Amino acid sequence: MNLLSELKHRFTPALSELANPQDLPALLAMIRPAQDAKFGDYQANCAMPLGKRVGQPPRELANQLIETVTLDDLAEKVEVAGPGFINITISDQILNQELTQAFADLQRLGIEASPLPKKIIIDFSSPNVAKPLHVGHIRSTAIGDSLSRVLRFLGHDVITDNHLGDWGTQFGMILYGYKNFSDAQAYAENPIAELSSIYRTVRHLIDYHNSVAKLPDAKALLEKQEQLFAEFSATDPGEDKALAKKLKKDTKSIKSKIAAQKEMIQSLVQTIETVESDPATRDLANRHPQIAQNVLAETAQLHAGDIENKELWSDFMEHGMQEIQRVYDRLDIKFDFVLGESFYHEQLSTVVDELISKEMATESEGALCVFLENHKAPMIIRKSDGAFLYATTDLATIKYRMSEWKPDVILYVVDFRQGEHFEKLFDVARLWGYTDTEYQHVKFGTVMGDDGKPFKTRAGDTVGLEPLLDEAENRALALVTQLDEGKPGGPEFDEEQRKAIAQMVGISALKYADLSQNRTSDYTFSYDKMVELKGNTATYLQYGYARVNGIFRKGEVDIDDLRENAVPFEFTEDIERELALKLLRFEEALQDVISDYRPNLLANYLFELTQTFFVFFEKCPVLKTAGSLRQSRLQFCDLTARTLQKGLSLLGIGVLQKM
RNA sequence: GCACCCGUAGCUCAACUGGAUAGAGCAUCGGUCUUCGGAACCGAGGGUUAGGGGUUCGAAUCCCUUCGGGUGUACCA
Repeated sequence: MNLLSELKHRFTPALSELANPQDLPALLAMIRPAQDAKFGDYQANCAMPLGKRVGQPPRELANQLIETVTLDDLAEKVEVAGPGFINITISDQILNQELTQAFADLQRLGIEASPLPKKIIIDFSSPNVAKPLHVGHIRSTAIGDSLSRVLRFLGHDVITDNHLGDWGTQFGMILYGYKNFSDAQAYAENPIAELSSIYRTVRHLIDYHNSVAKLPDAKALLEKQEQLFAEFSATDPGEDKALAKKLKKDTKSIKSKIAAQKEMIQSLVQTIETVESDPATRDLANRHPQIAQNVLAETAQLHAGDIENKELWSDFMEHGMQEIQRVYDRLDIKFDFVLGESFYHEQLSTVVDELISKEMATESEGALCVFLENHKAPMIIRKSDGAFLYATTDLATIKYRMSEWKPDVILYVVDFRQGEHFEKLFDVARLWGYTDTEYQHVKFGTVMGDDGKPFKTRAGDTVGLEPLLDEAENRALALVTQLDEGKPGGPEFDEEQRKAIAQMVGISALKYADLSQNRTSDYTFSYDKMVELKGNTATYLQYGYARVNGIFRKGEVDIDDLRENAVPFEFTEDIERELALKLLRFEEALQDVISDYRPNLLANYLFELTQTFFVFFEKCPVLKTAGSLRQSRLQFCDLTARTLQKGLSLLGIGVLQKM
């Protein structure tokens, strides 16, 4: 039994009589966990708005409600407080009953699977095969994976799909680079390193030529802006207040534009200098002036089915996928399907034809567009040169998923900057006739560095994901080693064990740092905080788990025995009751996670659970007590450990017996 | 220009989507300890929730406005 939903259930008849059916969900939502323990365990706040509607003092109405609603068997105290809050304290007997049930349920901890399972597709991670995974991928990957685990645990039919970038311009870049300046021997020896080096080189050359082309215009624009600024500064508004205000605003605006323009010019100059300062690269740049167009041509040839390019592509794909798979293995991430852009390639023209025949798509400025009510710019589904875009692929993907899986929900775990793209995509999908599916852009913010700007290496490149994992593990290893050597009884682990622990601790820390944050905000990345031993970190939670095991080890507790001989839980100290209530709230936390696709709510819950456990641990000796109290406390320990383990596993994080 | 997002303690973040006295963790200062493994626990200081106005029993949350920051904006993904 879920206490919260049971309470809502109890209130439903009484509330239905007082309010319109359409208001019922909102009123029921006002029954929630108490914000403060002194207000009891749960509170119902519906009397206040209802009193107003019915024309009755809220307190009076609240009293009337608690008369009508049957709570005697659940609550030991129901009070009306303040303007009309109904505060409910659950009876110890019910807590005990629920706890006992959770304790007895080894698989699900008393949590029932949803009676109305939905079919949910989660589209996440989606790296580009031609490029190494970078720091941004950790967010989509960790969040998407965690959501899939939670939804599955709650009984939903989840399909995870990794929509790889495996067909775009990036492959044209490698194709061109490979044909024109690859080192055959280097490729034979270490294809992945060579491919990534080729990609970087081509990227640099294209950026270089772009920058050279753009620089004069950029400078001219800056000059214009500075001229404008000078004009504004020289203008005297006199007595005209409106003019003065406008002038002030314009001056400010032009100032910020000048700053931005200067920054842009500086970055152009830097790009140019980077290439020109190295004679070899400079020479390469001079020999490939048309590189951008040529890359597009290679891409087009690949799409057109050119045999050589297709063979090279397959070869590159194999190596690129190996690289990506290695990272997924380290992160313990799996997908049900890996259907990338290339999978949909042959379906694109059909999609476009369909949209034309449905008269949704029209031609404008040579491009084929779908114009939408709420958007100025159309969604372009075919470029004027005839090529398709990722919007086209996304539409084909929706069509495929509909025919193949008929999902109730599709989640896209993607960077918030693509918000507008998804708004358009969902609009088009609905216009297209796919109206019975819920589409969600599960958006997340940017990973920032200490400087408040997107996280980059000192050289200004994006940070690769794999070096990040290495660093996390290395730092964890240093800490594990240091702490192990400082142990009172001497070191406990050999080198091998330390490494295994560091691996778990390091990767967990990285994932948790991300998952514990509200996904919609940008988050500031810090190695130091990530592997911090204390505070709200994966390590702290894992430590809590390890401490429970310490008790079992020290007491030579036979777990099977413990579970078979369950006794009623005893609440001799306040903290025991608090821990009981916290343990029973696991399901509420999971429901919160899926209601808005926010794993941080689970992370918060687990952190609070661990804190509560540590207080219990301080206040309530376990092994030093005897009889039923000892058994009860051991049960608390075991249930806490299992809840932690389950909860962490739903975040994609493992636990350790010793650390 | 237009659209969207954000601004909470020195720092990093919460706040169950309108509920009661805005909470954690770092950092700082002070305490617990011959420990069930101190990677722990307890306590203190620290806030006009960017500013102003409004809506109502009640606002960090909703509306308006000013300021500050970010992102996107017709053929990249």
